[in-house]
Amino acid sequence: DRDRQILDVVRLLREGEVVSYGDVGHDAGHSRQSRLVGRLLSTNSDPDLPWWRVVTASGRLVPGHEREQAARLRAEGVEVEGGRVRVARYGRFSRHP
DNA sequence: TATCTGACGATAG
DNA sequence: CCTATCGCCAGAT
Repeated sequence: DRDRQILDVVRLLREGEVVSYGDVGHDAGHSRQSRLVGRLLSTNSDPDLPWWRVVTASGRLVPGHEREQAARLRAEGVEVEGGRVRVARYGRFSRHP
């Protein structure tokens, strides 16, 4: 269903890849569902789901999870500064598409 | 059915 | 760059 499609898109994100909630919704075939994407991630219980690779459209980290998220992203080569993603290796925030 | 809420997004100032 | 607003849409109450 819809929820599964969205979570599957998140599962496909690879190391160093950072995209926005809106991107995930778009790629899953649900263009205006950024809020749904956020809700699914917030309630998700799968420990293997790479939720830290999803940020806001402006590169802001997830409210309330900045520390944890920044640590996970830096561990895979993503540059985080001032609570936002500067440069990712792949995806929406990469400087080398 | 009516309202409120929120891991959102775009835009104006 | 930041805040204020407004649009959006599914869930919860």
